[in-house]
Amino acid sequence: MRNPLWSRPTRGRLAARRVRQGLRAFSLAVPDQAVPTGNISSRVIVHVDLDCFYAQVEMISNPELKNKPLGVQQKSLVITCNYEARKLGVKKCMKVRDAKEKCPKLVLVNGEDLTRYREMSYKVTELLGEFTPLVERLGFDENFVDLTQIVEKRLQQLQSDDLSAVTMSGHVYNNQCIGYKTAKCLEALGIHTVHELQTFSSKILEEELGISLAQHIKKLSFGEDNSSVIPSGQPQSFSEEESFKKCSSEVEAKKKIEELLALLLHRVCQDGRKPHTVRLSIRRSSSKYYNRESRQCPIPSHVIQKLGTGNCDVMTSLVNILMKLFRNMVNVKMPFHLTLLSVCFCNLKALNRAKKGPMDYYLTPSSSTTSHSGKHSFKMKDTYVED
DNA sequence: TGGGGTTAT
DNA sequence: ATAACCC
Repeated sequence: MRNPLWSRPTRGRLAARRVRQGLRAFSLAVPDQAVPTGNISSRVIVHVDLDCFYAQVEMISNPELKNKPLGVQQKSLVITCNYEARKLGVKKCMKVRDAKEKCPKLVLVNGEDLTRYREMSYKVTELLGEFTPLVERLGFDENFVDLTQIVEKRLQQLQSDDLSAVTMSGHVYNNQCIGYKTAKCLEALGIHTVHELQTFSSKILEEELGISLAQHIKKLSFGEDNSSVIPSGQPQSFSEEESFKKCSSEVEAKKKIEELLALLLHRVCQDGRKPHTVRLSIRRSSSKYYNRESRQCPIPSHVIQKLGTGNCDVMTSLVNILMKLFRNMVNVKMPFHLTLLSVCFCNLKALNRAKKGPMDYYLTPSSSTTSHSGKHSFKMKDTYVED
């Protein structure tokens, strides 16, 4: 009972997602690898995954939509929808036609402008940030929150009282109980520890669980390591993109690029930092599946300096740069057919102070993220649970 | 499929 | 600097 770990029931896909992201998650107790250092041997990671986020945002801004089947539309797709619509058979990423057919009463709102979604998304992250700085974003609608220190603190407070009075909510993992669904399947195979899973025959595992799940949990068993929730902080890039049926002339492309750029400049103004790199991405109609090409280059320093000033020359300079990138990718002397254009600002840097002085120490962005580890910076290799 | 975003190479 | 992969 010493080191309980709390979590809501784990859904395998979440751990899987983190593994795919290279974040190296663990969902099983690992008695074999427990590190007997410190007084905590497990971590508490909560995965906050907002359902039909865009639809929720729309219903908040227009409550009349709440009781109607609602879909958020981008081009010819219903990218997400509320529960009402889901009940009536509408699915994510459904063609508008099919959705209308399934659900004639479906109300559609255009969700191609992500501004409000982005703002709400960061509000959610900020809210979670009030509990701990260890909040990691994944897309607009997911956050991973490391509550280990908070839980530990709480347990210490309770220890002096009566620990038996503590109500455990959700699943409790420790060395004695692996309450995990997959773990139960594994138990039947005689696999009780991660080590046993690691050394278990892949072939037999695949036969028993199916190749997909088998390979998946085999990977989990190696855990790779125990990297922590990495605070996302400010975004590292801004981009605006638009897809379309056809763009086949340079003039047309230029016009679209100008539109995207204008939106981007506005956003960069608000952020305060300055991008040092621009990137242009395209998708050609010939590309069968997900396929983009991009060209990027540094932004000239004189352009960077004028970036927040509302100077029109900035726009002109950047368009010229982007068109060079464009011609670098597309042979404009030959016929071409594009279905997407995207402009991205990245390599964001804080503003340079004109003069160096004693205050610069405080004004320079520092990588102070390690301070959160504090006294708990020892490795916590044991268990990783999430939801 | 949209309109984004980060990480790996 | 570009591709690959995430939602």
